[in-house]
Amino acid sequence: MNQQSTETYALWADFWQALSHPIRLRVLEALRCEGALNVGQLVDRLGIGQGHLSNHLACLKNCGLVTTEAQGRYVYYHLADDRVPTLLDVGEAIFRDHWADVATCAVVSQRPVPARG
Amino acid sequence: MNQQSTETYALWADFWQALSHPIRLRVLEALRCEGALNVGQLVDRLGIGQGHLSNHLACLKNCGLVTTEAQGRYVYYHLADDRVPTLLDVGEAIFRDHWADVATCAVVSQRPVPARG
DNA sequence: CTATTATATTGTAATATCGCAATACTAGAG
DNA sequence: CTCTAGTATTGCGATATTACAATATAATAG
Repeated sequence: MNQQSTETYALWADFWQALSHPIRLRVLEALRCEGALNVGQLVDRLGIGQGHLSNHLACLKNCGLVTTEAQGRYVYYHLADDRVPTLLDVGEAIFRDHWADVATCAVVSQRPVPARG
Repeated sequence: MNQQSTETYALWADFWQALSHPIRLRVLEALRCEGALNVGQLVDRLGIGQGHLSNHLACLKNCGLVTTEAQGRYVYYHLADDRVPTLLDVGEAIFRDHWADVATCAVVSQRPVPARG
């Protein structure tokens, strides 16, 4: 990915954004623990609205982090491949060493910093 | 990270968000290629305003992806450790297999999908 | 066919991020 | 001290994302 086009970096940023939401991370962890779950099962585990979850699932699927398998009326989601847990593990390792600093990160600029604690 | 608190997932999401911006990705790639660069050198390479870049650098630093070393009036940035290039490589590998789908991803819901092409 | 269940999509108000300009802070030279 | 160069922070309009409710689509049973 050395010195790619601005366009490519924009797409790559969109890919990472799939990981940048608590609900999407919880979906990935649930799938990692349980293997495969359909939408209704995920709604139960996460306790959020079905339509809302479905939007997040579409995002994860488009970004190649999960795949789906239709079984009758049910659609089962599972992690796309072994690289996904690897990605989560490496990210978590770095995060664990810096979670206190992340808490103070106004992501890019002026989010009123407290707001979280 | 199995079944952590909602609070923890929110912070973890903020960590991933550090990777979710074209400028921040370009900074990481530049540092990977060149080892260490100060702010002025990064301004030259990226062609963006100094204040704007500085905000992005603060984000990367808070999230543990880069560290800094002050030398006189200059502040040199470099990748935090070897896990960072690993993270970028794994993410890029997945991304490369799905970039066409990512392009159609309205991240979570209704971004007017074209807008990019 | 109709009714029912499972999942996906859309509209939009609330909220968060981005990009830029202006300004403040810090270290060194003289 | 003052001056200058390098870096960090702040304010705010523009834009993008999120959460929720409503609605649409798909598959199966009867």
